[in-house]
Amino acid sequence: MTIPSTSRDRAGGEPAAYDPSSIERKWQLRWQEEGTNSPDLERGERPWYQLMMFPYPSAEGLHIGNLYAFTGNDIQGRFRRQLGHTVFEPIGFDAFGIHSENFALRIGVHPMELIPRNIENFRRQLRASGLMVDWSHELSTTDPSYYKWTQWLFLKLYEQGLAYKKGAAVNWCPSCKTVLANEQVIAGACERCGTPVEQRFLDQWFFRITDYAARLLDNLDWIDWSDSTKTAQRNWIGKSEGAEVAFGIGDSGLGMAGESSPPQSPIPNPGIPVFTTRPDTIFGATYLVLAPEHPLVERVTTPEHRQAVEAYRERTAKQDLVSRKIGEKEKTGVFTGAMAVNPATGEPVPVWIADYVLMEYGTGAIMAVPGHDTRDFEFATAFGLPIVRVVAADGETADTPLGEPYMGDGRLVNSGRFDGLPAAEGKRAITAWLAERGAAAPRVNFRLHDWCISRQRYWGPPIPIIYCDACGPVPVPEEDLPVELPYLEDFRPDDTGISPLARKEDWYRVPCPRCGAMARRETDVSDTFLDSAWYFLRYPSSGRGDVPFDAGLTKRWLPVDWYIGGNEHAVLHLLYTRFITMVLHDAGLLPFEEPFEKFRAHGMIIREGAKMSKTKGNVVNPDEYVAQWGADTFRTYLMFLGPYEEGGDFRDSGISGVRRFLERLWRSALDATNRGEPDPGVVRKLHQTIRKVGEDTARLGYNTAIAAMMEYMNALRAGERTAHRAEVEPLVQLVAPYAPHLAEELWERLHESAPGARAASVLDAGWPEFDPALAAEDSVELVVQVNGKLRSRLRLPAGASQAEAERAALADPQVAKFVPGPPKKVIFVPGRLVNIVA
RNA sequence: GCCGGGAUGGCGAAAGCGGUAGACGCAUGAGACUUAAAAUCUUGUGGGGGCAACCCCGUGCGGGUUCGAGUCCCGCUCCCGGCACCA
Repeated sequence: MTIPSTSRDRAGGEPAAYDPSSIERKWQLRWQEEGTNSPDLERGERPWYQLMMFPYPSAEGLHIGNLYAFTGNDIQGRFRRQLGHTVFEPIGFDAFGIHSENFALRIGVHPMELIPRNIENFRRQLRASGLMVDWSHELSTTDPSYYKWTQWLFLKLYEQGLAYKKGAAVNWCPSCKTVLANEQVIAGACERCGTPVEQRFLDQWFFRITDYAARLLDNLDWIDWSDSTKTAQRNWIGKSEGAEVAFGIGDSGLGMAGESSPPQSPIPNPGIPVFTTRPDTIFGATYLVLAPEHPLVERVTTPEHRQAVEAYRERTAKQDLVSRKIGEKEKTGVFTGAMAVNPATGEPVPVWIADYVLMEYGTGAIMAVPGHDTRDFEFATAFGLPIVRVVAADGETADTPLGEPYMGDGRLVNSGRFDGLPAAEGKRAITAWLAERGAAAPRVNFRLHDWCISRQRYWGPPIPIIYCDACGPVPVPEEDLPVELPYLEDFRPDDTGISPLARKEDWYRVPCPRCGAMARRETDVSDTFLDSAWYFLRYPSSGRGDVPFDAGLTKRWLPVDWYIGGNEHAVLHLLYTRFITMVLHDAGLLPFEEPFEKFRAHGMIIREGAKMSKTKGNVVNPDEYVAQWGADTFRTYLMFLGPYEEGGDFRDSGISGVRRFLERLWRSALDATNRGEPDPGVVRKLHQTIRKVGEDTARLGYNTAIAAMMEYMNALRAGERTAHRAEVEPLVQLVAPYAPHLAEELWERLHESAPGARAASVLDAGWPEFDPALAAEDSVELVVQVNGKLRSRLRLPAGASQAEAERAALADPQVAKFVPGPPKKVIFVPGRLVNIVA
């Protein structure tokens, strides 16, 4: 094996061969020894916080997808550093959660042993890949010194009235006797045993993220995220504008059920309030549907229908949450016997219950307009309910039959005094008309639900609440944090459906912090998404025991300059993180309310056209590739596969090309001469390359940046010439973000003037200066078209005028033979083309 | 069903605003070096026709706008990702 650095035969013989393994080991060690990647967070100039989504440390080790994400992020960090920023690129481990817990259960190793082992393996792999990570700020969410502050965060939300407890449904497998996450329910059955899943009601903690729905939506207008991510968030928040409309309860004998209706209704006497986005269609509302669990159902149901209603409610309650929400199934429901009054028509309409109406959305009740809504149409058809047309498209009349629901635009019909109005206008007019009569109010609704953070599991931070018979729920005093997760030999969820922590009496029995009487800890733990909703705040201040995040460091380093991560987190993680940041901002703890000013999602790596999976056996193990090709080659190859934001197709056959490129660079740099002058043509290409690589790297166009460097390499070597040092040195700087070890080694060798003296890291060598004058071409190739068809090419001086270009074009016999007479018209695009319309 | 993103050579891909389609790389043909092979270097390679210079066709499909369309507009097909009865 070649020894790096000193092996160059200074007598002028063959330079040392490129040996990535020794070079990479050398530089990884050097970076560690010299703290190259640990910036001075207190004093560093022009701070740049380059953040990547931290990994879950799985037992399988670093996944190629992780490495793809981190490499792209690292390149950006290194690039910004070369541009003169002090770059902070931290990493940590998102090690709590059901994923780790299930894995630990499967292999029978306790997560408290498993996780540190996995983390150790991840560290090794991450170091080997040459990331510019500041290891001095590493964190793990499972560390009590971290989750102490996760619990503190819960208390802050609790103080602000943003954490509350309510009964909510969970998926329950009656055979395994355990709570299941939604993703463990496959087609309505338990993924492990196939038993149909039921729903159970448990008391759970929620965060009021819905209070922030409007702000979470509005801020999307100005933060610098890709449109697709913003759209995903907008859809998730799901703003709908419409009206809440009161349907009076008529013939049921219960009168207007004022006291039993939802208390927040904006309408004084709401009867049965419904939410609709189409108040314009109210004249076609021929029946109402309540969610089966709607509180009004009991009051409204008539005695003769009670039995059927009860049976239906029981049946839906048994259904699991997942399959109830999956559409495309037969509509079911029963009549309650009650009649309500349509406030627009004054007609009585029957009140039904059906599971296609969801209690969590709107008022849990709808007015059904079967003529203009697919689901209502299906239901009305199944149960023989009347279908009335109230919107007519051009060419249709009030009597045109409806073979299917019509959702398009049109004019109102069968709508009394509103007949003839365009539907959009009718929406405003009818809402105003109903509002005047106290039967409606404009209302905005969001799809977003409050965030359920309770998990009836073991592997998470215990929720810091103590229940006291006398005082009720009491928050754990801040000075008692962390509430440490105890070691539980058996942490398997059991048939009680409550957390395994409820089996450890000596842990959960504690005195009430308020009155001192014997009380009981909350035994649920919190959602992993809470751990990851604030980790970026902790990084700069990691190690501080007295505060979650230091005010000065936070002001200096946050918000994050650029966040890069996977699209799978485009919705939940990013939304929760934004929410938590807003809450802390409102509490006066943060000077900003958006955590990530710039976010981009990287694409996915597939292999030979197919998704990687263990069952297919086509998973790429990064270790093998790094060992065989070197980290620099592997990194550069990953980025060369395709556009970073779109992902790419990993093929073993493609790596060699990247390796060849690095080998050529190695040889050209070590052979470069100081004698003579650099070639002006090469220098021009160099400056064009400097511009392209800089621009492309800045916008994550890594694949084309690499292609541009390869192109320059080809120009550099054309005609087997020996490159001038001034031609090669800037290329070493350009390649440094991509192949950092190679760049360091070459930089050092190129600057080995004084024996023994160490050259500064290439990271601190800056980014080559782009000179437009040197990049300018003095002649251009003009394309000549006749009627838009390419006929010839001309080489003309760069500033050639239209007249000159036209004359030259017509003089060209290749062109002339397609132009019979004088041209009708000539289009000239300076520097690009002449098009003659003959 | 809805929302996003795609479809370009044998393959991965590239083409700021509509202006040379296929940069860069893989694979592959030929050649140089070599006793030979590997490595390296040179060179060809979208399809069809022609001895040639050249000509015709070509960016999923069908229309359109334009001097000019991979790019814009209308209507489809298929693939990938996400959401899923949200009134």
